[in-house]
Amino acid sequence: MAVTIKDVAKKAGVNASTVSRVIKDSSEISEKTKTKVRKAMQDLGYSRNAAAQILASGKTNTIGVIFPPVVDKSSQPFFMKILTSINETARESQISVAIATGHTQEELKKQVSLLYSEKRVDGFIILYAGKSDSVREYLLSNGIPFVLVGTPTDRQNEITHIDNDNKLLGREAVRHLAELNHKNIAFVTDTTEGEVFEERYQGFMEEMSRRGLTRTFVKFDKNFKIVRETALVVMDDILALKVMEKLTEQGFSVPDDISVVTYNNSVFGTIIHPFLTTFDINVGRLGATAVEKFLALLDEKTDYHEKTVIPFEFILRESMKARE
Amino acid sequence: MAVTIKDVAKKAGVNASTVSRVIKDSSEISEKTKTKVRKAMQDLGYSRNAAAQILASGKTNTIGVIFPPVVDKSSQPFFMKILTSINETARESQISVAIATGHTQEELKKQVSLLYSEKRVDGFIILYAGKSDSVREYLLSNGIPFVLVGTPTDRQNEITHIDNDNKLLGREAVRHLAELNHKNIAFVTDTTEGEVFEERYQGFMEEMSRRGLTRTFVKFDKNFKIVRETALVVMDDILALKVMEKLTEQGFSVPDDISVVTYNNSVFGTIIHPFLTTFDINVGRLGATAVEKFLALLDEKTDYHEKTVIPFEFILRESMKARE
DNA sequence: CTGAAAGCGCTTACAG
DNA sequence: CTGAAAGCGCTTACAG
Repeated sequence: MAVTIKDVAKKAGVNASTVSRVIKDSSEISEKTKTKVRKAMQDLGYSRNAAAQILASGKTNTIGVIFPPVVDKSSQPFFMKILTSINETARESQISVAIATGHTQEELKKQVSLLYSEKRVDGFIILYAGKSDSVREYLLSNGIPFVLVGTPTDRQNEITHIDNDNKLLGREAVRHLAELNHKNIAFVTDTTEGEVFEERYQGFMEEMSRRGLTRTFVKFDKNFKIVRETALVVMDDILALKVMEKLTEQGFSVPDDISVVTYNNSVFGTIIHPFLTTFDINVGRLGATAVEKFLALLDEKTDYHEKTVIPFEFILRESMKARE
Repeated sequence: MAVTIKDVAKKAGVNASTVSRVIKDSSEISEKTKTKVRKAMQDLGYSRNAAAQILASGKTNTIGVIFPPVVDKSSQPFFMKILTSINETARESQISVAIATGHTQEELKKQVSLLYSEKRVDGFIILYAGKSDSVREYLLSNGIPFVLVGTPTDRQNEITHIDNDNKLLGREAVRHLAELNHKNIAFVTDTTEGEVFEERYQGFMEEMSRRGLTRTFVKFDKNFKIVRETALVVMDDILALKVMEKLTEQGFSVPDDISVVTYNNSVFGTIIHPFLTTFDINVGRLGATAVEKFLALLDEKTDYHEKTVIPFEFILRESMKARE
């Protein structure tokens, strides 16, 4: 039925092993033979059989992508965006993508170990960091290759990871506001967990004190209230929408009374006015780089683990304004 | 290195073919032998080799999931949600998931045909409908098995598909509003394309005229304006947020002056107040059923193509109110 | 530069 | 109910 390497070999008048070598473009084969074989593949409409190739070579050419073990978290646009970018980058190198999802770390771990033990994947890209994660520990202790998108705080030196510079992101928000003459700025968050918060907040603090400005920390909840601030740095776009709602209720206008700068540049930033001034964290590059680094890791079989910092971009929109 | 069927066979004192039969729980094998073999598998920590199994059996036990050929569309929470549900349902039947993404129909088609010709998947689940789609036509004309989530208007009888009853969704929105004494209702949309719009609108129209109410159709744009309406049925949650912004600008209050009912029950419905009264379209069941129907299709090898209608749920929140 | 052969780890008629 | 054998479609030392 399906045409195989043998059919091609016969048609081209060579041995199957030669066809196999042409497929991987081996430098051992003469150009003349390559041309001949390629023509035969064309004529016959040959496609390789992935399973046979995997079985014979021991390489799956597939990456497992691990989503965070929380349902609503993974419905954020970030995850679909990065999955798309991972898939597209992988495809360029003839690599497929498998996915691992689950509601708990245990469930995830089980799925991850199955994917690997059944030899469906060569390794993984983890799409979340978090203080401690049993999936990550599992991979680490079993010597299974993986890279991580985010910053695994307690394991930075042992895990190849890709992230934005969240501290710089914190500083930059301050810089932009300070240059517009804001002196009284609060950092607003609804969670104090995770390295993303920690780093952005730390950057915020450093830059504020470097400039001698008055800083406040505000945890967002029902009692959210602004006192003397003229600008807010908000942890993410969704939270920014909620913050702005509260501000409006309290009679403040954004950006006339209060400027808001936020992070992630998701779709939430451009639904209602004022559109959000935000930082684009370049999810596309985050995903593409994760794939590249993973492939390099596989190749080199080394224990060398670097961090790659993906640049961000400031997106100036309506929620920020200079203070007279 | 990895333990194989042979190792298990030796340990259990049987032939490899027997182990293979135990793995698929063949009824030919005696319980006694099964127990013995299973113990050996346990002791040795056996995992099947997916590639070998695929190669020998000709079945990949993998479903390809096809995302719509538009970037921003696929970043909607719907897609990640349904992917998760598909993956989880598939896993219960030992099925894996591969994904196909692309920016254009051509790109998608290429990827889809590659997945199939390399025998990486047994078939596909398409996550979008649309008037005409070359990917769908490609699968159809090549006899490649697939099911579709949505309603392929011009091919309903030839494609197994899973959808909500969008017409009923249109009628139900009217019913809820009418029962709260609203008589003047508009249907608001930002697109007039797609069967989702068409059906919801048709249901809206039918129920309105059945009740003898005054209906309006409003295309949402910069000039969006309400005249005598007391209630709006809005195509989706995101649009509802934009609509409410405009209403606020024009001095209307939701729900005191105007009630809003919308669709999809995405995260967008509970970010800012008033939280949206909306219909949950049950994405989890949509995905799970797609998997089930696909598997049935594979088994039966029939040309019988049914539609499965997934029930929805009314989510009463703050944007709707009775009219005195 | 190319061929012949063994092998990857399963499944599945065929026999008994 | 179980075994022996062929075969799935590739890859890769080994030889020449």
